[in-house]
Amino acid sequence: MSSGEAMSAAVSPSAGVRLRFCPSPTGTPHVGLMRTALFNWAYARHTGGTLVFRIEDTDTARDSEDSVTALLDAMAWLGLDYDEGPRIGGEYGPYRQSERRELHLNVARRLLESGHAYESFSTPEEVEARHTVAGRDVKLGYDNHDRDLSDEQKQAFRNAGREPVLRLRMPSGDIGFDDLVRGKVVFPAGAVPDFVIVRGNGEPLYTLVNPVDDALMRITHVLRGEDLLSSTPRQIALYKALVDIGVAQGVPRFGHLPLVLGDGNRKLSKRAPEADLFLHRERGMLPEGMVNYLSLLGWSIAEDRDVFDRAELVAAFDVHDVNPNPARWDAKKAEAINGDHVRRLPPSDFRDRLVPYLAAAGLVTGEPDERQQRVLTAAAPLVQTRMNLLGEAPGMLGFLLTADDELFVEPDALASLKDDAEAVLDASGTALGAMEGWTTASIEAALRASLVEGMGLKPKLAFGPLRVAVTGRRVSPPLFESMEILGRDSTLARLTALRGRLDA
RNA sequence: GCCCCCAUCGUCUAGCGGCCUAGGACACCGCCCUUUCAAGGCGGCAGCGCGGGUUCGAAUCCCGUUGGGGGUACCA
Repeated sequence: MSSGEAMSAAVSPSAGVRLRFCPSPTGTPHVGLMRTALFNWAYARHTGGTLVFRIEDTDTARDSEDSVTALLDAMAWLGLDYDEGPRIGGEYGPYRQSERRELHLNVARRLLESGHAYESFSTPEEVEARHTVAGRDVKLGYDNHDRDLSDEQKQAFRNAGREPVLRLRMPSGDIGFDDLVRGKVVFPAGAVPDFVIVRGNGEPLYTLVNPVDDALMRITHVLRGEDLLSSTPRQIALYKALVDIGVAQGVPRFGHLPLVLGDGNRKLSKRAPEADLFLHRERGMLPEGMVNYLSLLGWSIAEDRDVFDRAELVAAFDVHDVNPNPARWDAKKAEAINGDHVRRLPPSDFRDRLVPYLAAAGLVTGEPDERQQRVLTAAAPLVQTRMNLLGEAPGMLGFLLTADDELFVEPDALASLKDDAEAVLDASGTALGAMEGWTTASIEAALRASLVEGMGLKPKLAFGPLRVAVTGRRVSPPLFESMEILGRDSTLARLTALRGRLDA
């Protein structure tokens, strides 16, 4: 898809970019998370750079192996391949954070030895008490009190049984950077206190480990959610320390992607159903549709177009074009975009993709038999313009994959029948039983002759009862085509069955 | 409280000083097509939060304001 020569025009300015996607494996993949993955992937592919996939599995309480599998599944489904990471390895492994502990501990030690980090013994209560005494707001956070503790003071704390945390010494000046999507961002000096990088029990924290791994993996561009924007000054400070001790070669560029909002202007909650990527898959979102819609959250490909494929995304995507304002998840639009992709599928491809959804509903076997295959091939084109979500297939095609005597006639379909239904059914049965051949065109001709011309009915009224008899519904795929697929015997049997119900 | 980010139709967005009586898409409403429903075609409704500047000229630049959001942990 992205052959070298096709991409080369866009590559040259930023060749050598290394991006990363580094989720922690907690729970089921969130659409916001996957949007972040998508943008990292798209930018990597656009620039001809490298996408590193790293699993941040250091929170043993919340992490699970199932979640790792789910993440891999999600990326594969969306078609987001990575160049370095778990399972495929790479030059800067291991790519599971839990296996990098020694590296982290080693960096922490060097940070302490070089003076960039220091041991801090203050408890939150003590910090608060000092704020109160000084008449400061207690919400100010850590007051950098332990920066210059003497060896004697530290020893005294240790003797009292205290375990120090390690804090990074924040530089004194303002910290600013040029955000890839927001431009210049400056945090005033003193806005960020010295933060903890290693716990009292010796466990390194995310605040240390994430930038250290980025540095070690030579990441050049960090594209992540806006929720991490305010942690950037801390990371930059840490990075500078890492450069100083020779762990990092430079500070990466940062780009903060707009948040994905749910209802009520809040970040789309992990528990919201529409946040669950796999739920969308179960409902019948196509990966093509999901990729397309996800990329529309904060980005656009052109002034007058919003349906495109993966290759077009890669060719056009640039972080600099990402819009900084938050985007709201719009289920209707997602489905509409998906519908466009449904319509774009080659008929046979569309038909094949229907199978899992029909199988889940018990309408076909996982490997459809010959008859089912025949029905699907004939029926798929009838419904391709009628669905946005593949999950609508069972409802639309069920009547074609159900035995005549098991056809469920919906109550409202039954209720829609008028007094002339019996006469229509009788006349249709006669006409269809007597006609030559069995094609959509001949069925239509026979029925029109009998009902429209013969009985003087309006087409709309004439075919209603037949639709109910054959499909069990008021709304269905085109009637004559459906009858052809079903065959004469089934069609007549269904007409007779409904006639029988009306008698009773 | 403090710090940071954001601000164009209901929603997603285009717009990066004159091409804007602001364009597209979703949703919604009509009409056409039509065996139902879709798809498709045509049309409609609807927006630059407010106040100051800068400029010959501002949706576009600056300041303020208001409103939203995020962060402020020995979570990630």
